[in-house]
Amino acid sequence: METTISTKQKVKQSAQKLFRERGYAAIGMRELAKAVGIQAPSLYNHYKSKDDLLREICFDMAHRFFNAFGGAVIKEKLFSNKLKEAIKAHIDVIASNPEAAEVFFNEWMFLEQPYLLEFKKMRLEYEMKFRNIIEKGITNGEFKNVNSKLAAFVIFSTLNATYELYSTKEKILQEQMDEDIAQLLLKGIKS
Amino acid sequence: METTISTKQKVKQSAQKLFRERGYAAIGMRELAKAVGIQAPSLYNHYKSKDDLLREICFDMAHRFFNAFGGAVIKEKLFSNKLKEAIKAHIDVIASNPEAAEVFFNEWMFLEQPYLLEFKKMRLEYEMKFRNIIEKGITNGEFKNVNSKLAAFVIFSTLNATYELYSTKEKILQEQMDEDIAQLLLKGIKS
DNA sequence: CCTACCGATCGGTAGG
DNA sequence: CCTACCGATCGGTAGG
Repeated sequence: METTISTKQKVKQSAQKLFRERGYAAIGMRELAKAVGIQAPSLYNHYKSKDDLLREICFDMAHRFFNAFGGAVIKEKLFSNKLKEAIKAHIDVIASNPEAAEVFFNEWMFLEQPYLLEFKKMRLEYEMKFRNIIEKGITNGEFKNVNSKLAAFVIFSTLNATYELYSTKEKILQEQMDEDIAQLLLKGIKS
Repeated sequence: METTISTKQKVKQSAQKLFRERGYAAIGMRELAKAVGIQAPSLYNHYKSKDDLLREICFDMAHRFFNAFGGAVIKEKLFSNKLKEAIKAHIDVIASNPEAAEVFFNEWMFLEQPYLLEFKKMRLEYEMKFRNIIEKGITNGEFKNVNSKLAAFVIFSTLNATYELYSTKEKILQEQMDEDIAQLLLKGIKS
């Protein structure tokens, strides 16, 4: 039993690493099996298919994002603070799972139906939570009268690329980074 | 002669479309050939290999970005204006070639050596041009004393995702968009 | 530009 | 968890 669970986890971790490095389509089940240390057919004792593996990685991450958002937003009253905390929470989820995050962002299109549709629905729902905060913040004057869709786009584009920052030589401190990115997005770079 | 050239262009355009939609690794030469309207082996009259095709798409785009940057920056004196114009020029290159741009951003890792190394070198060089403007703008007081690497990261993350905006139902006007994104990055959303 | 074809590899199954 | 194996498809070449 313990062995089974642990091998399954190893399969998932190896898949995250390989899918991230070279892409879902470019990784074969034989290569994945080799990384785990078993034969290819044995992988099917843990996952029904290659797609099944991808699905677990992607939906796991989706749930992490939703949970982190819920916890972050509830603590604040001002919309600008809600947005700031939601930004930090989002970055933290990525920082804690950089490999899975990269798969989530770059390989989701290989999901098969009906999961592809469900995935897109969840992403839109999550995006709308952010837009909602922005719009309420505009209404009560905390934010400028910006295009909320475009503002959400700028925020997500930035946040969803943060996994890149963990592989760089010029190391950036995590705590500082959260705050700096939030400040850049909220206040820009101009004096 | 005309036929030869036109078929080659058609191969490139079809490749851009298919690589963008489903990824370089997931597209076979037979599927590409079918989209062009020829047999798979005939593709090799135009490109030496699948990788050769990807290389042309990626390096074409690289040159477009460099050229656009040079033209934009030279027109301005203030660093904040240089940055703003460079941002707009970058967005315009993507807007004019959304399919090739998406391949450029998402499929470059399938380039083979030595081209992969050359590609990375060019990207870093381009990124440094932006950082340079930011740092000079900080020195002369046009910008806040931000982390220039992080500021460049926020800018590029946003710009390099703009191809997403052209497939959305909620249509955003191109001219307005350039300016709005530049403003959001320069001044943020906070009142 | 085509037909015919190569060896290699693909995701997955049968059966134990 | 394994060995043995399936039909399908891969990028690419030979030769015309």
